[in-house]
Amino acid sequence: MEKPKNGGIENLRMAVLDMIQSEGLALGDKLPTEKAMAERFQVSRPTLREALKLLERDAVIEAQQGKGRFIAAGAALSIARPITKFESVSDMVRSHGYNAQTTVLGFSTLPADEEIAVALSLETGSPVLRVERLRHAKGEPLVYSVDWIPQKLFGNGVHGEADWAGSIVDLLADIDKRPVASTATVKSVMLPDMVVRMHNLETFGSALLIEEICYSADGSRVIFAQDYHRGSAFSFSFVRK
Amino acid sequence: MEKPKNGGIENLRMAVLDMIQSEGLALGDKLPTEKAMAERFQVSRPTLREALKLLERDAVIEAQQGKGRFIAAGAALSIARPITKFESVSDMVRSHGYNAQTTVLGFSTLPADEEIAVALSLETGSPVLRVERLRHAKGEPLVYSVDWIPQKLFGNGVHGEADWAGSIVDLLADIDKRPVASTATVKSVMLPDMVVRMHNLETFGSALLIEEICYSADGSRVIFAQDYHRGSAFSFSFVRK
DNA sequence: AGGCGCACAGTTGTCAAACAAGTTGAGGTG
DNA sequence: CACCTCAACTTGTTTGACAACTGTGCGCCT
Repeated sequence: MEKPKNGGIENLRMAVLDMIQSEGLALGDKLPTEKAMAERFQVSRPTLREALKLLERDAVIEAQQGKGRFIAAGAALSIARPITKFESVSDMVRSHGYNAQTTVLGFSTLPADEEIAVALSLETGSPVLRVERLRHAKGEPLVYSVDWIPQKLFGNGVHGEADWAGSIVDLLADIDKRPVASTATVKSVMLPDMVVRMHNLETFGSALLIEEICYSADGSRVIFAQDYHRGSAFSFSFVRK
Repeated sequence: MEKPKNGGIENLRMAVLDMIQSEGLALGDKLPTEKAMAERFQVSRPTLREALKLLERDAVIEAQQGKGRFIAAGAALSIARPITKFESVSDMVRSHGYNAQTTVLGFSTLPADEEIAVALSLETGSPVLRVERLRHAKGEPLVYSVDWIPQKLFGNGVHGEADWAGSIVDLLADIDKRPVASTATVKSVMLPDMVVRMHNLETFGSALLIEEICYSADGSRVIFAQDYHRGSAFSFSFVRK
């Protein structure tokens, strides 16, 4: 008998997904009725419906009034990590099956130009940290990334020589500014010529560029990131509805 | 006094978005209480909460028990068309500001190979239609796409020489198989050499490849599509949370 | 016998009222 | 002035009910 344990619609949503998977329900199959599921998960129907509505939006299930709820197209894909789920680049690389290392190519403090200032909602010229890094595995480059972080986040604290080779997400978590969401754009580009020449990345090929502005729980913008994913190494999945 | 008019959580969700926009609420601002909004939109609290939960998932709003609901990071971006919203390539190109024409490069019926059969849930060797097209504007190529469609969808009907230069979505809508959702993967690639040579696409550059399996309302798979978007011409946005 | 219509049970969609849990601020008390 | 208490407010959840829609099976009429 499954139970969501702690409160929260999100756990309930997971519980339903688990049920779908463990019962081996396939596309078109009928789910138990709302009443049955509410009893099974020990919640009320309105609460259950909030969770089901989320699954509906992910195209995992589909409701037909008077008939029931049925497994829809997105069910198979919902197990994989969709691009719409926020996670650090480190986690993303790992989830693609790579055991990657990080090399810090550059680190500096400089005044924000127009683009960066707008993205981070700062005054043009405000000091920002710029971290340029490369993730690679077995000698092959995987992700070239540039991160900008407002310097004021570290205030008077000694950000000095933190381990920029580690996860920036963890660093920000330490000062209570862990990013939890982002607005992102994706496009296909070639790695900039200068970058290729300076860091010997001739083999990189076409890149999937994800530019994102990361927000912490309090709503402040904490990172502007440009991540160039090696085209031949990464693909991302999602549901469209 | 706004009203969702017809039933449906989706309209309610839109109504809340409209309210946010029309009242000019910005990041961090507090929304009216659930009670107030329920009265305003003439729905019950449980119903309203289903809509609010969807906005929460899109990172448009954020709930804090005991305090209220607040505008979150995704609000600004929720107005633009996210990549997660299903739409035809024609609509997508138009929404990027291009007035594009479509050229049919190839059209044939052939047996499904392994990959296509799996994607469309058919027997290997089943007859499928293959449509190869190029969208272009002002002489510049924008999207090179290949679509596979199970031939049995057109049954005994005369699919003969339909206007494949138009929207395939519309064609399928005519036979009650309009695609309404898809599962997609995105990656960055170079256009295949053969395609470049055969259709003079040397200027295409790196491409954003979206592969998607489209589903109709009844859950059947109706299209397997490979759309190569010219990297310099397209970018897509979305919210990660 | 066959076909038609209708009542009925089952399911999702919606609602109203209430309580539980967390937050905030005002007012009283030491 | 500092601290505590409590009431008011807000979101989270539950209960019970009714409305709208779908499919089925039974009885009735032809």
